[in-house]
Amino acid sequence: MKRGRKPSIDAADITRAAIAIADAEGLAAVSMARVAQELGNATMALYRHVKSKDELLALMSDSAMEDPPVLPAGGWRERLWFWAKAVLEGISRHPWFPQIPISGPPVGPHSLAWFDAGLGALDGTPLEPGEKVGVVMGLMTFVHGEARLRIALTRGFQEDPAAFNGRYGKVLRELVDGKKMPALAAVVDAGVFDVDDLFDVEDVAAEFDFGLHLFLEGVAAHIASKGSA
Amino acid sequence: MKRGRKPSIDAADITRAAIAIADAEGLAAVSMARVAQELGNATMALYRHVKSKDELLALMSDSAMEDPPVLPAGGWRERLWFWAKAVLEGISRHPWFPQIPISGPPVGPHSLAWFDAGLGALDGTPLEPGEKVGVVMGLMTFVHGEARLRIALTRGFQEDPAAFNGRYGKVLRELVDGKKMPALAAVVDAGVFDVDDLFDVEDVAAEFDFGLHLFLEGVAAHIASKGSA
DNA sequence: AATTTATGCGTACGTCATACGCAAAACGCG
DNA sequence: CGCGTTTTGCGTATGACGTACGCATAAATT
Repeated sequence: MKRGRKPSIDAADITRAAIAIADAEGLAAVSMARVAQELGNATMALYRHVKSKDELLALMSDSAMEDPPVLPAGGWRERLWFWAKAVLEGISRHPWFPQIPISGPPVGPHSLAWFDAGLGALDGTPLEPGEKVGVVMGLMTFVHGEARLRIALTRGFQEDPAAFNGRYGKVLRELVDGKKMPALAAVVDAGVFDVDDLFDVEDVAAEFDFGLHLFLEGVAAHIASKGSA
Repeated sequence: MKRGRKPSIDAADITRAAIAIADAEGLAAVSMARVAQELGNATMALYRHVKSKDELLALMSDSAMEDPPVLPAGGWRERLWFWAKAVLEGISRHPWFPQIPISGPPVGPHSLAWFDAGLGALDGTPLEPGEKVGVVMGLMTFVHGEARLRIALTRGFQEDPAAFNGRYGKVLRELVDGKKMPALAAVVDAGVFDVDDLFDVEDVAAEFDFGLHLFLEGVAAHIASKGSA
């Protein structure tokens, strides 16, 4: 048997508790003291299992994305589309996820599992291994970025709906000088930002789908160009 | 004339000083006290010109991306490529940029100018206004995300080169179970991560270019499908 | 029971953002 | 020139935070 006092908690417990707090009250509410309190331990007890708060954040970051789903049968395109949507959904369940600073290349078990799932969606395509990695990494950063934006806007809208409803178009009309920014003025005048509710769930989802569509269209074009080479 | 004591500094001065500190020592070094010291004022003096630190961060965020370049003549593709590279370069000059939390839709003058420049690259294409916005926003989030990743990895590499040089491939070989993650194991075995220096400048740039290429390929395909519709 | 070895945690320190209230300066008016 | 008004400058104080340090405590070995 092992000597010494038995640990009352381990790093996984701490990570779980921290994630629960972040889900409920935001990442800012996650302090070492708060996490310890939630676990019924003293603040400094956590440092026996976690080197620093940064390390805790890294652990949270990996466990946040639970497990990737099993991809449906079908072509690479349907599978990659499904994968990207799953990534977005996974992040949406933990809106604090994009706030955590990137500490390095993916090494956590969950991150790697998602990476594998994305690569698996490209099985059967004529892409080189390096190209598959490029496609999945590129798509991943796109989805992460989109999620980050979406979460920030959603939060802003929830905090002050009046400031967002339809106002963005008006604000832009005031700010945008047609001489200096003709292209922007054109789309503003076309009414692109004049929806009743700019951050309507459907609108944001459509925006994401369009970007995803473009990216996959690009992958398809690249695959086609390989086939004919 | 205006009554009362003359302001010794204004919000722009504060923003400039904060950016200088962030450029030199990172965003973490930007505290209200530090900024005030740099300006020769007391800490609390800053609050006369800036409501809170969050507001200061928002100001920094907008002024970080100086002014967009004039796009070269040519087709939309060359122009958009140039634009995306310029965005990446602009961010690279202020590596702390992606760490600033998004506070809302773009309203700052610089952000809007970049937005306009991106839209301007699509002048002459048959895209609807809403589609142009989708393309530029999508590309923007892709570039931002890629920059974020790149900066984080570069920093990690600079701090501890030994831990990164060629090691990532080895680490993955140990971590990746071929049964559970066949697709990832395949690319690892193919040696994709076995470069001498994973974060060689050229490698990272090539990765970015490939993702950018895919996205633009997608835009081209979308435009082509419109033309034939 | 004594020793070893790991964990639990109370205390203390330095840093941070910022609320509050008064001091200091620059103006208009007499 | 002096007085009152108005605006900026800032000293002090508060509470929250991450975490270094060292001792108390409990479990297993001897």
